[in-house]
Amino acid sequence: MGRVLSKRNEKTRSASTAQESGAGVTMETVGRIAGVSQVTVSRALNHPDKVSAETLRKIQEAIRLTGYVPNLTAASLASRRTRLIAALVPSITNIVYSTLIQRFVVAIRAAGYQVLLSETGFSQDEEYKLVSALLSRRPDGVLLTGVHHSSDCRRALLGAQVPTVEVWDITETPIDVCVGFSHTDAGRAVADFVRRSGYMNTAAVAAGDERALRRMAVFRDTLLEHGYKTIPEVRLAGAASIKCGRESLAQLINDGFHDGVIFCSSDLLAHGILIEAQARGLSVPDEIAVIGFGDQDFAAQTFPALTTVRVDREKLGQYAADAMLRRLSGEPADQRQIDIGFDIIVRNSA
Amino acid sequence: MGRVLSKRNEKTRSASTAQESGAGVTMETVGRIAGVSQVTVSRALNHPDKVSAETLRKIQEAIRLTGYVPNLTAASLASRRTRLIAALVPSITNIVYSTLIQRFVVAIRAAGYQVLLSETGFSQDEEYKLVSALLSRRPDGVLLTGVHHSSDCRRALLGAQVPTVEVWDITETPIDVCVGFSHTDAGRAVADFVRRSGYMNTAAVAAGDERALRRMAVFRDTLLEHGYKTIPEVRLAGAASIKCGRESLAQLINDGFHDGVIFCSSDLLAHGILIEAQARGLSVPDEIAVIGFGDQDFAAQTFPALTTVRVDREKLGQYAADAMLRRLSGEPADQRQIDIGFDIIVRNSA
DNA sequence: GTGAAAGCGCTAACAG
DNA sequence: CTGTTAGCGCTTTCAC
Repeated sequence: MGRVLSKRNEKTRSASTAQESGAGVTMETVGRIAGVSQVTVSRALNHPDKVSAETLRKIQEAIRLTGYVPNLTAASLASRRTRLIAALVPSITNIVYSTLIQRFVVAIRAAGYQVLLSETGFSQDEEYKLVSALLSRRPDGVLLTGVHHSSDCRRALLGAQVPTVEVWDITETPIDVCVGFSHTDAGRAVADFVRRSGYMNTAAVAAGDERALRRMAVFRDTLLEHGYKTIPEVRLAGAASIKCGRESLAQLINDGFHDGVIFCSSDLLAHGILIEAQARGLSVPDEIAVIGFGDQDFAAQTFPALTTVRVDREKLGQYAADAMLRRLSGEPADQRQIDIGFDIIVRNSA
Repeated sequence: MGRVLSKRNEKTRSASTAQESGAGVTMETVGRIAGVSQVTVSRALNHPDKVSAETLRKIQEAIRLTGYVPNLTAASLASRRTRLIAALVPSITNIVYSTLIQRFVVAIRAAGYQVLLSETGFSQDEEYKLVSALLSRRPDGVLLTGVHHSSDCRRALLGAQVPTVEVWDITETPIDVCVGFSHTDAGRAVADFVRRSGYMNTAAVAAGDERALRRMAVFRDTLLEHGYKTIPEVRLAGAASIKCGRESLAQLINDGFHDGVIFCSSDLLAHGILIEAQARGLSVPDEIAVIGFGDQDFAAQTFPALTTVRVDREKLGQYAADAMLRRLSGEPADQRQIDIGFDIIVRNSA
């Protein structure tokens, strides 16, 4: 088994002879110690079944001895697969997105991929910048939030020919595949619930993401169609919070709103309204009724418990991962639109 | 400017002639179109000041034309710098960690690095597995939560000789640098506050992370030293939540606790206790007083507003990023321990 | 089952 | 200012 070492090997040899610990150890080093070539080490790691048991043992021993850590950067370059999935969410501090991501990551990691997570801050501009930057890492797939992106962003993704999954919303024209639910349907469903429940006064509070505004618009239009009079709206810039919720109720009351139901774009906002109502000694749902959105963990725990719209975020994460994995394994995107629906959960706040 | 194309170039040429859009375009392609060599394209991108204005223009034009996207995988391999920072947090859905990360990421990105975020689920084992996997990506730096890690984990990090910053806690013996505050001091400070406020009955509720338990233990021991009798404790497995908080109060009351103050390991738990007290018609802070931990956004918004321990998570994230950047730029870790302290914020719940 | 050769796309000296 | 040369550490044929 005469081994011919190239100049490169020579260099590696002297370096590793000097210090054989962790950093600087390559497959070459491991191979030399195990008495095999570098390629065989690569095989032992990637296709252990194609290496004899004895060789495998020697290699594992050498790896242990040297503290060898594979270099995925080199592997990625050579194989043209990074095993990296880029994921973009509007905000990582918003639990609504992070639970989805959590589920997504678990499923994706199980398949041997790592997730490169970034937040767009609800900005399409920022989203595009991130996509550009991330594509430089040559991710094997991209996860996007929502179906509204800048045309530059769409073009970049299409040009990169990278499997792309859009979550949280559905559209007839996804970049690749989308998994979500219809925000239009959701707004209408809440309006119908409000009508059936016999509320005559209604108001809406929405934090400024596009999907929330769409729900609110449909909610309003549906009620107007059914003869409701003006429906006061509060639109919040930035992220939703309990504080915003409290302030919104204060504002609505100030504007003369009373004895009605308020549809919020998130449970957090609804919770804030509940707290403000409590602070003002208003009884819920008799004087002020509240409907949230999302059915977060705490929704069943507030007092009174929150009536809200449940979106199964875990399911969303899982389905998104499934869709991604399907695309990653080369399956064509036959089903380009996956609707996971939503449910109105009636508790005690409305 | 006679250009000699190697076999490799030949191949690239034919490929790109066939389809000049986005994927498959390399610096070689761009260079050929701009009439310069591949290296010059590299320079134009990395050191534009070392390239003539005219050449730069031609290259930019070629980049636009081809939709060239740099390949950072190749750049990383060649330069031995990935511009990737690995960050490990116990949970991404816990806002306490995500706000810190948010700040950290902003500062780190501004310096041209990307963050590879993973969650350990509060498990040292999982942490080690992640560190192993992540080191394969050759991150330029690693951010860890807490200062307690498995010895394997420590060894791997030390062996990889990668700048490491530990946040949320401090110790005399960090892997590299640590940024945080003393949980021991915090537990003692709350105990002192409770004594000074004249509460005679106290209890503690903690979710099961090691730091929370440490705070609770010191809180209890300090009070015992000062003649307090037994202090009921509730230890929760898993993540803290409003639900856990509600259940904890129910359990404490069930065990005979009344007319005293409860120290919680998180604001979420405290909020749950507030809600449960409300549901039971117990007045806060007269019948049940509550102290939280963290001073999250909603702490000032609960009713009554929560007395809690403020930890400046944004500062933590910023300082962690600063420390990381300092190490990244090769500065020695002269100050290995950075204490950002904490404050007790007295509101109305205790 | 194992090895040699040829890159992956880029950066890092070193010339000129 | 620009080009040549030599890798970075690994995977991928293709032989044997």
